[in-house]
Amino acid sequence: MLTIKKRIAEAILGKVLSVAPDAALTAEEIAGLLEYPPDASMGDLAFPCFRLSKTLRRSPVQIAATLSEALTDACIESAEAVNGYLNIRISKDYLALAVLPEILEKKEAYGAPSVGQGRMVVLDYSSPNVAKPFHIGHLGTTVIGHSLRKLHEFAGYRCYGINYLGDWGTQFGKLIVAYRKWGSREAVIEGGIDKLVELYVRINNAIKGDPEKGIPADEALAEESRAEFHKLEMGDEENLELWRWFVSISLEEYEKTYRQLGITFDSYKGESFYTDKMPAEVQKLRDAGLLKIDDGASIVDLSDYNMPPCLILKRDGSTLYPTRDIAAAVYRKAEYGFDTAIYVTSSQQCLHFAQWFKVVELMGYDWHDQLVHVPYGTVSLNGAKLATRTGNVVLLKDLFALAIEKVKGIMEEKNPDLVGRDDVAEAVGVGAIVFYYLTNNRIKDINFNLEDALSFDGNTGPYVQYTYARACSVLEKVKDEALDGEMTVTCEEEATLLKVMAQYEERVLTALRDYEPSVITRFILDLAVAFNKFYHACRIATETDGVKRATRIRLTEATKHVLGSAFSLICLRKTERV
RNA sequence: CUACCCGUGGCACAGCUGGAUAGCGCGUCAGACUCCGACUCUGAAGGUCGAAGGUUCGAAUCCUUUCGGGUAGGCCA
Repeated sequence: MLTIKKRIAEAILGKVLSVAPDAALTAEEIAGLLEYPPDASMGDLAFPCFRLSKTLRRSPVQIAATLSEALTDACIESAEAVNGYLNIRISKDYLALAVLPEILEKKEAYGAPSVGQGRMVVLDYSSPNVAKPFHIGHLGTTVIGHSLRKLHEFAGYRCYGINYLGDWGTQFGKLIVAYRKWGSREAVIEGGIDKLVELYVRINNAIKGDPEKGIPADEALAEESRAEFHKLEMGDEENLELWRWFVSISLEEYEKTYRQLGITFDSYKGESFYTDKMPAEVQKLRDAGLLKIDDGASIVDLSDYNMPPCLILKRDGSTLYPTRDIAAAVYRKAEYGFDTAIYVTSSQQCLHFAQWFKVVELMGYDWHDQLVHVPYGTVSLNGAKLATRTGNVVLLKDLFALAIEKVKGIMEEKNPDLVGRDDVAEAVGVGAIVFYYLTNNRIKDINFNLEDALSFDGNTGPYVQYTYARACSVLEKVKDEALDGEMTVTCEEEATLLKVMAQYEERVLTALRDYEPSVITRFILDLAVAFNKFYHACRIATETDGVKRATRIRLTEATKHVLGSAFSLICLRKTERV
């Protein structure tokens, strides 16, 4: 559609210049003004003439009327002036002879913008905390992050995905103490991450105590944990070994989930990796005179920027969250030379990112404006906050298992002869969850309703995957046939389907601009709807007219390419059969 | 208290670089299988976009105020 808009813009510009030779207007500006009419019956594209009325000193109605006269281009079927709008209808021949062949030629590369050529982007996402449960609260960063990665790759960016594991901090002191006190090698080997989580929860409860039950807080246990973490920091071999073991157990578990989602990372450098890189940045801050001692802690005052101060060092001199993020950013800039660094985290961390981004700027790093925080809304479960303590939490692996089970149940009933059923059930089950999550704007809080997430009716993952399978099924029937070489678009459903596909690149660019995967999800829905309407209105494989049949089969093939391409942008697996 | 985010039909959401009768899904009601996979398709009812001002030829979209909900705010991450 970008090509079409450009052609129409040039035709309009030519017209404008013929009446007003001195009009300061470019084809790009006109293309930017072109919009989609609210109702398809008005046309495919509209040019509002209101803004031109000032420079041309004529009424919009007159301008539209003038422009509509003999506006010609290969892609224009008709141009009609209505209430100050120039409504343009795209030529069916152009759709059949230019758009469709382009999709068939480029296949899944169709619609790929080239804005990322020669550019590099680092994405920081997923980043679970070791030995803490990997639950549906982590779905956002994981799925949005990976989708942004795919979008950038599609646009030609070189990408580097980092899983910034929460693998350092006093929680490991706690875990080590708990392990020695209540755990055992055998129990952890058998129970895996669940056992680690259990130990972690247990020691936290012991430290906090329970006033209601009259159990006092255990300060000694807290002190012991701090001491063990201190030993770990000092390089105590025994503790280090335990730590490595805990990390690897957790990673193994996470990778199972990542595999189901088809997600891989280029790096698992976690917080621990940056511990020795912080002192240099702290020194730099000190040298620049940015550090201020306040109540014993070292802070960077940000009151000039209407923000609370950013804490760099605790009273005891140890580092904090922002310190590590700054050091990590400096390292990544030097190591990867990114043009953009994207951080996908919950919107609860907005202030934190705004603060340390500002500190990086104050430190004089000229790449501070290449740092981008992509926040997403808070996830609650069935209306209540997620909380490990109250048990209102669903692990990602359990959620996926639930969805897969449900799909299997349906398949047993509807398609019992399907080969590779387990694999397909996983693709559809996991896909349902991913699609449900990525349907809405990322910034909105989401109440994760299990019933809705596992619903397969309407705008859902199974609906679009079913549509994909249906297209594949038609193509399977005709795969070895020679088709008529001619193509012609004869009905509205065919034309609409092509017009939707022609919008793909624009939608990809919007998704990139806004860091918003849901733009792609919505596009997939639009395309699935258009294809299903086409499918019902037109015979495809059973059509007797040779040219029509060839066109429709190719239309189906094109849909398969574009749908498949868009699926991969939102971590949705392609299902040839369902 | 301060800052940021959200507030669109019964429910859950699109649309928000201002533009023509505000869209989709679920649910409700009424239809379509001698037809390539009915997890599909067609149609109906239902909202004036939290509220009030303002800017504009034109506002769900921009500005101000206000109400409701959420999040964050020094030694956790």
